[in-house]
Amino acid sequence: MPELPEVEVVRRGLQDHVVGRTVERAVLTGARVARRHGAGPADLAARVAGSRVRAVDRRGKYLWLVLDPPHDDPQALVVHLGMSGQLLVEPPDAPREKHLHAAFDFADDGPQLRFVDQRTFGGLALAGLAPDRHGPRAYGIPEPVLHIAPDPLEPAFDRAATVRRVRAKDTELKRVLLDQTVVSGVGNIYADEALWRAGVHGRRRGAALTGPTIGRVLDHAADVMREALGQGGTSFDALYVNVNGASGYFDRSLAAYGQAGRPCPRCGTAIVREEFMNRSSHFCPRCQPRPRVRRPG
DNA sequence: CTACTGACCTGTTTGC
DNA sequence: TGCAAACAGGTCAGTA
Repeated sequence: MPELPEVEVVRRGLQDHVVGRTVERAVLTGARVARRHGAGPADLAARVAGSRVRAVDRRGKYLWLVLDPPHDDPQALVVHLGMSGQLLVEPPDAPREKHLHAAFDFADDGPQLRFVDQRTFGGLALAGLAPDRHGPRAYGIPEPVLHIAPDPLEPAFDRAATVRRVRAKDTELKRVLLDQTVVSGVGNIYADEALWRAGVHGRRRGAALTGPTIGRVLDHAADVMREALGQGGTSFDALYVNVNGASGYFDRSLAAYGQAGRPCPRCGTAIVREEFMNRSSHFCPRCQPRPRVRRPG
């Protein structure tokens, strides 16, 4: 599932393959892929045509192409991969994918950029760029991304401020880690891994934890995502791939996520899976003791 | 305002 | 064998 490391792998691929090129034509299939673009898919396609790709930027799991339209200010083509979205760079005559939702042709007649998404939780939108309130940024932040907090791997990330925000939350720590307005880029996989590394149970409440403990969890989240990025990301199947269609290898390094019943790499106790927020949580019952007091609900 | 839930999707796996 | 249910989960609209 694309979380920060996987999205960053895609961003780097796009940086290598589309920056400096000019979009000649965009074809969007169906309305759903552009549901976050108010004016609809035809408008998006029309307004992208003729634009030069100046840069590819990212915050958390959001990715955007900074576009230079011929006679207008720069704008952003915002892409979210959702759970199963892929951005692929392929020859224009490559076979059409079953779940192809958008294709971008370039004026140089080189490889196409395609958006493929089996479940269509992801999508595309065109938006204006605004200054980032968290710090200087070359091209600013797209309006639909302004509510997303900095991720732990970017310079604007304020560790102390994030610790304070987590402590101010009257809710469980894992829920806060997944809240993209507090810290972005962390999804279910890296939340479980960070909590395991820190030896903290995700059901402990932010307000009940010490600042140093929360800081440790955040540091582990940054570490594990950095390591995953070094391995090309995590993937369990062909759903997550880089722009060339290749998978990452970090799934071989997971200690907790998806490891139910397997021994904890630190103490040997069997990893437990339980339902949390209508998803799965994985933890070591010995290294990550449950909170002793649980509130009702 | 905050905390929390359900809906959106579809291919694959599991269970009867 | 066949069908249904469970599962994967990021985001946001809507509710309390």
